Amino acid sequence: MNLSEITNDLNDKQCQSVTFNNEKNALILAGAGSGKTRVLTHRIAYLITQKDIRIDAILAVTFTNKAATEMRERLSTLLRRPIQSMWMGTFHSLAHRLLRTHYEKSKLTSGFQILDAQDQFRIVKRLMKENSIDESKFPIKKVQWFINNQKNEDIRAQDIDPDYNYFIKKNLEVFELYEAYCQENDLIDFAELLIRSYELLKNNTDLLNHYQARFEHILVDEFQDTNTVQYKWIKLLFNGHNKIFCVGDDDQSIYGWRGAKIENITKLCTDFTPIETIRLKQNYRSTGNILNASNALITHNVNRMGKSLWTDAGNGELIDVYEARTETDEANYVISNIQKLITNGASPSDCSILYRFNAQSRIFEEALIKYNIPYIIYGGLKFFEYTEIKDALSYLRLIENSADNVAFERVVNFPTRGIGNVTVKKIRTFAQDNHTSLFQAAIQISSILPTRAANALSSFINLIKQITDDTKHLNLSEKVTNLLNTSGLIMHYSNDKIGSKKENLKKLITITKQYNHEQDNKMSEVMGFISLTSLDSSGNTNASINQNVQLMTIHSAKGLEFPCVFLVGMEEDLFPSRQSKNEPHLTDEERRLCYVGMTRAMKKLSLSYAIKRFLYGQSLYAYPSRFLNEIPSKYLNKIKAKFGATIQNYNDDNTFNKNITPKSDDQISIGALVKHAKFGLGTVLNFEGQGDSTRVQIKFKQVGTKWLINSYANLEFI
DNA sequence: CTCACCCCCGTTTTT
DNA sequence: CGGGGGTGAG
Repeated sequence: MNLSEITNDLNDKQCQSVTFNNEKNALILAGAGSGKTRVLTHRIAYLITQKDIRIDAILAVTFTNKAATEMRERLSTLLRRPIQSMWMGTFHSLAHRLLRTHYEKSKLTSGFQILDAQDQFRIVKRLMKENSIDESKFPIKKVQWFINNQKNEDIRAQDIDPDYNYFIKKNLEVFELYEAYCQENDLIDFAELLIRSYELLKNNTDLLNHYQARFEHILVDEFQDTNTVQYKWIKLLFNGHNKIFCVGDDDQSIYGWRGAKIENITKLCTDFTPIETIRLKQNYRSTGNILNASNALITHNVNRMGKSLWTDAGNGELIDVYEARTETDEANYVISNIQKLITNGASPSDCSILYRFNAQSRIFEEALIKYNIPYIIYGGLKFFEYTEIKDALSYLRLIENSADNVAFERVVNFPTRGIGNVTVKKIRTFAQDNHTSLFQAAIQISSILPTRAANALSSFINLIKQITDDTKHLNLSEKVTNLLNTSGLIMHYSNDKIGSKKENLKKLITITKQYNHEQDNKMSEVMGFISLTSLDSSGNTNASINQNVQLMTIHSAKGLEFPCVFLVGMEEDLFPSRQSKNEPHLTDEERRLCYVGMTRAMKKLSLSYAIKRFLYGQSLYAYPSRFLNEIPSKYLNKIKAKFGATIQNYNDDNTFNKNITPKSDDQISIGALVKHAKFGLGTVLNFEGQGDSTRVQIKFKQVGTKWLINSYANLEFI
């Protein structure tokens, strides 16, 4: 492969980054839409084909599985060969790989399990209960947060001073209990994956030397999102001979609340010398107005590394800013505009609605249903986090490893089989006293239980033994199929009214069929699959967006782009959120979030806010977001809902915006009052077409909103 | 053990 | 407002 194939369609700066001098480290400050993934993949291709770097000598780190998969695919296409063996993945999956390979040196057994946030929560909760720590004074979520935060900062329980204050003392108490429990049960949570693999390298010089020598090139994506341990991990692997190539954008750091350290990106410049910084400032995504408005907004932040994006794409349309009366008005505005875009030929999937937090989606969902526009809402639970899926996986885990106590706890009485809390407590105590697993304890304790409990318990034990024996020689998907039936899970979920749970279990079987196990990683097929479900909980086989309007939080929109973006809820106390507004560094992060949201848009951007919003069971008045004032008016097209100057006069039935859709016919006009023989009185919301085929959308007082053909409807215009 | 009711609380969540 | 979890009766 020759150089031109790699640099062909790159601009000067991208090309400079890709073919960067092999003898230095690099920090690529890549603005939104400047082609950062492309630079990263082409850089790797360049190293392999032009510098004869072996695939094994490259370590590439991303933050999401999606990004890793995408990069792997792109690179494989570019090189025209598979790159399976390459160390390319998320921090967590790479850390996991290290721990699996060197589990003895990490004080683990080969069967250690990954604990997800839910499992972690359950354990913390139980430990607090058992040790009478008052949940009302120390909410479980907060304690869990405390523990993870410490670990993300590379702080172990023994590093904390118990006498610092009462709060620390109590949190530390749980922290220690939790750590002991995890060590005892071979459990690793997400933060532990990172800190433990970091300690593994730190405490084993020979290992460290090996990996330092092996990884001649280390490439990191989204560097602004690294936390303290991740930074230290990278720094540890750097020995001065190998080269670091980092891509990031300080303006898009939106995970500070989770431990990400935006300053890592500046620390990089002093810790990894010699280093050169290259700025990618040409944006290939958005129109001039969108980009300039975003640039103007972000200049209100302090301590930026500084970079102003430009485009040669022309100004495009102005950004609409809509002042709605209420959240309903806002939703109607947004959805009617989407309707209009679709009528003009856009696909629903070209449109996205972005909001600050998930609860805001509902009102838009209702409006989309009303307009009969297909949509998809991202967020909430991931596939492998559904209860029914976790139940099934717990059976799988228990069958693979009878010592898996977390799995045992979950399914011992599910589906219910008469094993109550009392019995489970006895099993726990027995297991603890005899240093054995819950499953072994259950076997041994049977004889000293009341008959009913003993019978119930032995039927469970037999069930597990039976599935284990029956499926011993079966492959993964056959195992899962068998266990779903034998355990009674399928039966149990057959009663599910909506039926989606049973569907999900079937989908699980499909996913297990598609799972292709890599032999090289020392795990059994089942173990490999279980690890995958923890590390990539999306369960996406081939997530197709189809023809749906996309609704999601701004956080989950990072890295995506859409022709049309509706950024909603632009109100003080909502965005920026109430808890951020008085803390400058938090407000800055909110502003970056707003910047991320705006720069998702390619052609059309609409910002909106409601003067009055119904939230948490009460109506509140709000001011427009400060961010709106930080965007110069010249980029904006300000629109207000008319119909009377005061809110009291406002009639929800007339929500529709005369001023926004200024079309009218001789006869029909938006907002007009009509009467229908059957449906009664209503208001015209919208209409399309001409003459006899004109379709009119009417919101009727009694029967809701309908589209009617004007020539058949016999409407009486009042 | 299970169901029903009541009370509480309410950002963002790549792993 | 509404979902989740905790509690107490059957």
